[in-house]
Amino acid sequence: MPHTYQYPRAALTVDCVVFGLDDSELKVLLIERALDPFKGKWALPGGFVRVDETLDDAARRELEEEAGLKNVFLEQLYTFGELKRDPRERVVSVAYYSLVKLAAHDTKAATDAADARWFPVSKVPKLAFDHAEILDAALARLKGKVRYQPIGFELLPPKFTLSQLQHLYEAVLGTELDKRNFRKKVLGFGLLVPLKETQMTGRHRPAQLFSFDADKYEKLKKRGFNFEL
Amino acid sequence: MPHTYQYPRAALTVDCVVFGLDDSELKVLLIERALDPFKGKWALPGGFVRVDETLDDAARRELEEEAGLKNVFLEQLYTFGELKRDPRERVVSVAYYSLVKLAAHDTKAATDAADARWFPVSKVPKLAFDHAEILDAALARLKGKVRYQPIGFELLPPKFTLSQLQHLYEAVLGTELDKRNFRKKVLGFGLLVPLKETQMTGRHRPAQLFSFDADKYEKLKKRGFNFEL
DNA sequence: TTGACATAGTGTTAATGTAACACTATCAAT
DNA sequence: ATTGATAGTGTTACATTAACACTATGTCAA
Repeated sequence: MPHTYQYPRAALTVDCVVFGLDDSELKVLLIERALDPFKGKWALPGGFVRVDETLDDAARRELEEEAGLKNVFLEQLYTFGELKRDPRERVVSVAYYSLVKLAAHDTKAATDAADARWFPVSKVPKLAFDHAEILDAALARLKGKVRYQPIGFELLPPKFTLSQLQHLYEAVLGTELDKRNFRKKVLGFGLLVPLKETQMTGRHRPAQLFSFDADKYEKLKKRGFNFEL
Repeated sequence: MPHTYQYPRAALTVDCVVFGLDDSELKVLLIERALDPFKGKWALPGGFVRVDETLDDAARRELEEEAGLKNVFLEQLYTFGELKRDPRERVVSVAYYSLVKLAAHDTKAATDAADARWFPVSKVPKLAFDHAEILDAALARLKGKVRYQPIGFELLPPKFTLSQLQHLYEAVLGTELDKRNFRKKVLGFGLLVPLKETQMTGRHRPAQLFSFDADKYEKLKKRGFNFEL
């Protein structure tokens, strides 16, 4: 007869830090809580993990239920397990984070939550629970990550210009980059294939369009290749 | 009345990947399971999290109960939440990792486990549950971490030679380093204070002893200083 | 005492990578 | 034809990294 553990258990939740880029500013997705505790306060989307779903699945499900977001690529961040995180009872939360393009996931309507909105990371309101701490951790991780992995390409349309790509990096890192150095570097990886088309956006010189060579990226990554920006 | 979550809950455990250095080789601490499932198999030390202890506390407690290790500095690694990790029931495990010096924590006697032993990382036996996967993740993280944080100093005695420090790094990274470049780099950080003493170990030239300036390290770290090796 | 051995300690150089810098090109609109 | 707006392009000084070999100082044994 298999032994099972019978003592009181902590509840398990997931929380998602979804960063959004709208070509200029880095934003975070927050929901307004519909229920107590912290009713009416802003918080990260998230909720309880079911016994028959993985953590990743739970995070994806909650994101869809509370903010209408689907097909988001989530990455695990950290697990928060302090005793008094939740005033109701002991709750351990596995935090996830992600970076999406805002145009595609425009301010979706909330379903479980009272409201869901994108806030510029520089202007987030006071958050429920320990969510401010989680957000800080996610931001630090994102900045670190973006420097050595070409995370940005998935956020852009299949065809994009180097300027778009650069703006994306600038928004995430919160700094300005030198155009020539940036182009030299990213082209040097050999992962961008120039297309025959150009993009005309307004009354100025059209820009060369590129696409991202995902296959080549996967191969190089397996060999431990280093894509440090 | 506060709402509490009443659905069936996953069990929460912690698992610890403790790496040990004995001046030459990198080892891992494993325990032999005393109970089913996987009775008699080798596994990472770990166990259930109690409702009234944090994750960090649980990891520390289990390490002491199962392997007699105390005062280990643990860092959270990743949380593993696949559905069939444990054949008994749904178990989510928060993994921790650490690096200790072996001399100080010599093969302690096990209490909860049948046995506890250090295995060279190149010779670990087949492990219970998904612990092989956890170990791989920890090893990758350790290698990444050691390159940009002076993690090694806590593992050495308060007074140590540069050769000792270099051997430590070589063992963790699994590569050889150039002596002169290594010395130049680590001394360049200004975190090592040369002592007036030397160390005499055998029939050869005595080596200069250093100590680690922890205060200075903390200050520089706060300013976002980069200690990349 | 002297020679063998074992580890400590020490600088230079070539190659590479990074960061700073300004001007020309091409389109649309007027 | 001029203006406005963004695209696109090289060079150089500087910093970092990687490769490389010899001398110094102690013990021990002959």
